[in-house]
Amino acid sequence: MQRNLGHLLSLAHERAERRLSDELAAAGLKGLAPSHGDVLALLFRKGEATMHEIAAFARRTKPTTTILVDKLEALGYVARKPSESDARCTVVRLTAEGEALRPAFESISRRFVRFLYAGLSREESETLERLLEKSLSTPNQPKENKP
Amino acid sequence: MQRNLGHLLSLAHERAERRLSDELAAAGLKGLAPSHGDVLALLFRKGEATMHEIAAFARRTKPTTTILVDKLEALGYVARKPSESDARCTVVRLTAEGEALRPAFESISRRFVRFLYAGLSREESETLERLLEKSLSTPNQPKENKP
DNA sequence: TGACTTTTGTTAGATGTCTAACTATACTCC
DNA sequence: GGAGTATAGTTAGACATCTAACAAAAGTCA
Repeated sequence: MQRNLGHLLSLAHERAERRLSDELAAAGLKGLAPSHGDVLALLFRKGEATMHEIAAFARRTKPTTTILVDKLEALGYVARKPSESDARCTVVRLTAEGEALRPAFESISRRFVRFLYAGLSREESETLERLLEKSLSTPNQPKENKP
Repeated sequence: MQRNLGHLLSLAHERAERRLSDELAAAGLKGLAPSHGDVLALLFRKGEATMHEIAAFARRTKPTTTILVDKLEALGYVARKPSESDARCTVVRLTAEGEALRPAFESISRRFVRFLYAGLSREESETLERLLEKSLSTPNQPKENKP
């Protein structure tokens, strides 16, 4: 609708997503989207997690998370099991095949970070992050209808 | 996969998209996505445009553009007609109902810009834009596979 | 203890998006 | 002028995502 900041954010976001998709495909993980990468990233860090935790970490809704995990399970990278302490919860963990992805993932992660910060000095990177955070932390003022 | 810049860009982009969707819904345009807004924005500016021009402006693929215009046409806001100078081209123009959306759109656009820049000083806004542009203009260095 | 509410996860259906493949028209160049 | 190529748009099929509605278990509290 308007160019400039909104436009730049769209472009930057799309550039990052495309890069990550390309990296995943190049690593032989064709068919996995960045959001699947988020799920795996949490499991690499924590070993296992509930659907709820995964949804919060990946910032997706519960139904979307169900479908993301369905796919990873169908591919053999993760497995579901009922929680022992709370029968409502499903615990998702990495399988051996999933664990085997770890080195490829760490490589992708490093290259992605290098890609994102390429062309920016250390100081510029920090400034960019600080301003984005400041913009994000601005309360969404009520959108009164004053046409 | 990694927090920080990639994460911040995702958050900022999602925040902007959600705001725009909310604004469209609040203006009675429930069911229209930001990408439909891009199509209309071009038509408000140029009066009419080919599918190809719309796709380039909205940064969507041709099939996606077909579907976006299908919906706007079904809603009565735009109309297709074959080009007189090139039989391959389809020209899309605003209908009277579409033209009637202009004031609401300009209002949404103004509020959206105010929303995006809220919390940032003039200088901070310019710095943020400059750094995003710099990051975007960095050539995508070849992604060699060095695990 | 038992009714109400909250939390967790799934199913159902819709939508915006993409790639691949197709049709039709226009351009190129021998 | 006709064969080959390029361009414009659509159709078909897949997928990530969302909201709404649901089922099941846990928590709350009188």
